[in-house]
Amino acid sequence: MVARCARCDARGASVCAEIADDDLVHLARATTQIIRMPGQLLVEEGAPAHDFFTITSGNAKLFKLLSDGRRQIMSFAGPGDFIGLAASDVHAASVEAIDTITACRIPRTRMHALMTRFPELEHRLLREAGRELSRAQSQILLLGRKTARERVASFLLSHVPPSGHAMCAAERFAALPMTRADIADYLGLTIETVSRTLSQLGRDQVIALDAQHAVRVLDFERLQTIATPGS
Amino acid sequence: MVARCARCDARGASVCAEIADDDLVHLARATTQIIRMPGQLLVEEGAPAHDFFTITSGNAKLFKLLSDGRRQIMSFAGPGDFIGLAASDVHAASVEAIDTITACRIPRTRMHALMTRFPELEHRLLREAGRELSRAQSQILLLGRKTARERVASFLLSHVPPSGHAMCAAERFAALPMTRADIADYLGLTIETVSRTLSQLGRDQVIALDAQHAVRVLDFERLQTIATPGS
DNA sequence: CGGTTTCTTGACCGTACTCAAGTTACGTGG
DNA sequence: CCACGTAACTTGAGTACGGTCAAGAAACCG
Repeated sequence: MVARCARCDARGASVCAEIADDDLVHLARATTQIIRMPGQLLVEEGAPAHDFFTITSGNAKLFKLLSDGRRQIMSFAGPGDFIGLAASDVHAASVEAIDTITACRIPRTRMHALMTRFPELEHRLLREAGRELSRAQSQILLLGRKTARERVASFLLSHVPPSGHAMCAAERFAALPMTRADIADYLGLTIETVSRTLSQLGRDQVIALDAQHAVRVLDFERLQTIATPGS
Repeated sequence: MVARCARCDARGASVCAEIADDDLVHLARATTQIIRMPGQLLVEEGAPAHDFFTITSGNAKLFKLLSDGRRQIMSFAGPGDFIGLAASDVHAASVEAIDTITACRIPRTRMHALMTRFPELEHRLLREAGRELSRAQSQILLLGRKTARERVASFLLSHVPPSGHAMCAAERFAALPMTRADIADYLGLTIETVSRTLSQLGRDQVIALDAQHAVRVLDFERLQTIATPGS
């Protein structure tokens, strides 16, 4: 059973990294593995927050709905991401599988026990929460004050993998596994505006639209200037 | 010195409530009191996050700026509110005094030590972070997907103190200590739109504008319907 | 009481949304 | 491997919601 955690690909990138190899048995005993197919829910907004989750493979989206169908995506989550911090007693957002995902479920009570036993785990969770909060505030700035063009540019930048050599800035790629609808619902725009804005950035030679889900950044600095106007 | 924490008005509402009376000396030793006049900064966005703060009196606003002057207010903070969670190594937002505020500063390292000694404190902080995150996600939904009218209604609702008797719903008051400019920057709107929307809600008999900073809710249920359309 | 700041209201404008048509990509079965 | 059907994306035309600019009223303060 320990082996499950020991050879988990996501462990290094996840909060589980705080548990030493020798203690993995405690982690493995507290968790159960679950699978969700594309479109299935992992968590439903408003449901009692009994469990935390760690995504071990695949990608998911966190979102909230208004009852007339308007949707706002809070964030995208991938391997190693911890889910369930945004809750007091009920989950603040729904979580839906984009592709097939595997995740580890851990009851809050078990997590609490683990944190008592391994204080480093709780420290890590607190740091994680701080980073999440910081990210959320950037998104609040984006949604409240940025134009469509600035939003799309910001989004592209956040999806360009950090390059080892900052100097060879010329060509970078951004993989966009999600659909235009997901991007729109993440940026508080419509599908049409996202599409138009990407096309415009293409015409301006800032990016190249190699394929629907693959963008090549031609002018990284200009993209930064567009994303964060002025500075 | 202990007395400072012992008779702190904000203690009951703050994370400090997790420290038992007998242990207050450890808390008092780690903290220093500071004062900020209206308009002064308590925290500057991007500055190294050396300290946490707890507001003991007065009100403050957390915000981020774009370099061309556009401002987005993240939240308002009052007595008992904990400041500094939204940071990894640097503060994610600036904090500015609205009226005169007093606050307790506690270095991160001292806080860390306290958490190790009083695990309940860390649990509380984690819960606090979860609630903050949940609030941030509601704001993301508001900014990304709600209309001006829905935003203003949501804002008013969140500023109506929870009534003891839910049934006597008829008349409730909302105090709005902040300016229209602050409301606008919080809701991702302009001053003019906030003003117009409040006037409109007044004409619709949903609220009554008693004074510039005092709103009386005439029709609570309708305000809820406007704030969360459909449901 | 005068000066300043805050707020309200009006007229006009522009960005992003809506509606609609057409195109491209993709999966399935023939 | 291609034909077909569906889903995803792009593009265009027209619209509307909220922003901008401007003037005037109300509140605040020394």
